[in-house]
Amino acid sequence: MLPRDLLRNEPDLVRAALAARGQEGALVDRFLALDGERRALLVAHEERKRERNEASREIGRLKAAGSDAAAAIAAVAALKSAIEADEARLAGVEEELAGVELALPNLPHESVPRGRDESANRVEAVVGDPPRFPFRPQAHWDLGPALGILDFERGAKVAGARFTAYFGAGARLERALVNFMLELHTSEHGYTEVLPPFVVNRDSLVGTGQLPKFEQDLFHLEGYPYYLVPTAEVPVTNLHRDEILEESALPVRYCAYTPCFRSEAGSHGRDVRGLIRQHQFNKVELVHLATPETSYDELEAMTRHAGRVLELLGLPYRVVSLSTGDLGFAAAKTYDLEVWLPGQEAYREISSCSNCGDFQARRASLRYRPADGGKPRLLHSLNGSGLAVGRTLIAVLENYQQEDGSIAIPEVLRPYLGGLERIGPGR
RNA sequence: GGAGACGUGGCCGAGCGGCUGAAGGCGGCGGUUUGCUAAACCGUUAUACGGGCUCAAACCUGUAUCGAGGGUUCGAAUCCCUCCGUCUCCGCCA
Repeated sequence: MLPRDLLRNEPDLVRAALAARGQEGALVDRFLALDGERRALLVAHEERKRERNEASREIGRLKAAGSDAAAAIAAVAALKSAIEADEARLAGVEEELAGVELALPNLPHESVPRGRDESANRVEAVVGDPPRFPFRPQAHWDLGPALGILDFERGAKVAGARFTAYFGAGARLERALVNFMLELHTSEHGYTEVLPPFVVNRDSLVGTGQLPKFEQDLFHLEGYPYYLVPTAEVPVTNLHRDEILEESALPVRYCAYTPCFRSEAGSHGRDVRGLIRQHQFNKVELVHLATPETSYDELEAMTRHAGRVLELLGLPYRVVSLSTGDLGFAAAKTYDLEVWLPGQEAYREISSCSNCGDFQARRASLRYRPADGGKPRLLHSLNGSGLAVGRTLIAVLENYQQEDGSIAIPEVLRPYLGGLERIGPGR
């Protein structure tokens, strides 16, 4: 959500920010109308309630004194019905207002490159060189099945399209990557590991911004008020929903492994081969909660922490600052990490690190008490992949493939695989 | 799944349907006293949304909030209903 004061006082600024995202400003006008209506109703309504409260106190006094209060009670009847009518109107306006507020996306940070789509994204850094192969490198969807470690057909059989079964060294490699990432972030980067629920309720999804707008992207458990997590960002960021943290406890830095479940509605036909776009994938997520003064430093730190995973794995990548038109709903600024995939001869997203500013904090009521003891202030929340595990496995397979179709295991992963140095045919 | 108990402020804990935003205690903050520390004493101590004043804040004021949502009532922390959560016992279960 955006601050109401900002919408009231600087609507043009918000319209301009929406335009930079490629959106119309109609919601701003709707907000202004509803907000004005709400305040007018509220003033009248609260005045009537004040009168009623006063009258009720008087009735109490009369009764206590043993007098007859019947006349006084009769006099309040009109007030009572007016209050009930007000309440209904006010509830209607507030419901619609909440809908508008929850539908407005975050404002892009001033440092974000302006542009209508990903073509305006800015490459901030390129790390490592794409490997040169003395043979034609294969894609992971050929390498994996040939080695017997990825089975797309059987994944589809037991669940459906966009589900995959891992076998043998493939399953072990995925697990090794999860452990390697968690170990790096907890032991070297100072994160606190969290193992959250893999399902969440509606309040949590509203808190981080997936609801009410993006219901169609989620898997909902029929008959239960639960959704499968689309990312650990949801349960982890909501851990401190409706809380006030002490400033001395900041910044909070959590890392969490979870599977992620996404319906991928609207992406039919895109990335249909291989592991790139699955309904279920594993991810190690990073979440920071910080003061407004430090959140952009935190974003740089988080992005470095995610990049460090790729560096230690020896995978070439680049850092991209998303343009205003490519930014996610809740993000004020986002860096994508894109890993080089030889099978596609392209950089593909493997991490997305965002500072959401106070946008999620306002929805989820994430606050902190300043060290000087002043009023609670909204936190800034950040989240980033550190990293998407399935896509990391793709990158390892494709970048470390040998001419015979086997896979060399990156040095840093070998301790997690019992010293395994290479994945050859035969699982 | 069956039976029962309970959800009050940062914490503990009172609260006959009316003057209870809520006693008391602890903790926190400010102060007095005091070689220092401690103790004692005095005061203070929620949040949200509006209105007034203001450049803004402070401040003044209203409404709401005693798990959540409905209901009864002139009036609900107190009565009724539903839901959520916690605890105990039985059953089942990894």
